[in-house]
Amino acid sequence: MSIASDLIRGNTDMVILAHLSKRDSYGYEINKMIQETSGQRLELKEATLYGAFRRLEEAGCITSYWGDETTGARRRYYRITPAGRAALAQSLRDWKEARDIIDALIQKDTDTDGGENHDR
Amino acid sequence: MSIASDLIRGNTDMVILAHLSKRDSYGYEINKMIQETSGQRLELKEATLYGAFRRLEEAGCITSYWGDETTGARRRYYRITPAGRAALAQSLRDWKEARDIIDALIQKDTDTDGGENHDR
DNA sequence: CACGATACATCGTCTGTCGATGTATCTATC
DNA sequence: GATAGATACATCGACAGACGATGTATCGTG
Repeated sequence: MSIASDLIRGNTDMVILAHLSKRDSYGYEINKMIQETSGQRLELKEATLYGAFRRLEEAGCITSYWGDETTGARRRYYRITPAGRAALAQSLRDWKEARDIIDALIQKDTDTDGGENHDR
Repeated sequence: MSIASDLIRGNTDMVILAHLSKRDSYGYEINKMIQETSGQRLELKEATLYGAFRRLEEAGCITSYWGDETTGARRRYYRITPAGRAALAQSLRDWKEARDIIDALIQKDTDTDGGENHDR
């Protein structure tokens, strides 16, 4: 967990929704996916993850149902709702705006580093 | 203040340090600079700002001194310390890493947004 | 049978942000 | 000379998100 949690804070919900926008999934799998995609540099703690699920479900962004596994531990699957997709779209816009503003704020004052750009 | 504060959370200190790495400054001016650079889209509240100053000073990242204004309201100036510059450099690395990880996490699931819905 | 991995869940604590509130000085307008 | 707005600093309590600790239960392997 080399990444400070506060840098992710506020983006947890977006990351989860982004994953669910592809397919239904469950907590443990989502967490593994995050770890893998981040090259083991980011790991959401379980308390964080399940707290986010509760929030998102209360907000009507996701619904949940129990999987029908006949073997292994039971799984609670989550499915994104239309409201969730709308929230995700808005979150993506907000994130990109915030990201660019922060980049602008640090770039304005930081030229000691060579100042390479990252624009995609 | 269209930008959610939680998206900036954890980056406040970095933004302040980045500004101070250029020259000594004081609270009000830093806040104005942030508003201007962000195109009025981001405004740190005063409670947030002065809380950050207290944190940074306690951590040895900045020192403060009263300006010698003979006119107008008094100003408390802040100066970045060597430790502050080191913290800034680390914060910049952390931010860029976190930024790219988040981008990777949302891109993986949103790039081919054709709208199909996998039902497991 | 012990142990690690899988899988879900909650509680209390910590930390950062903000609304509300307060102080004081300078400038402009009436 | 009264009033208002901008400048400038500061604190308090409330709130929300992240996390460490802890707990449950099942499965595969040695």
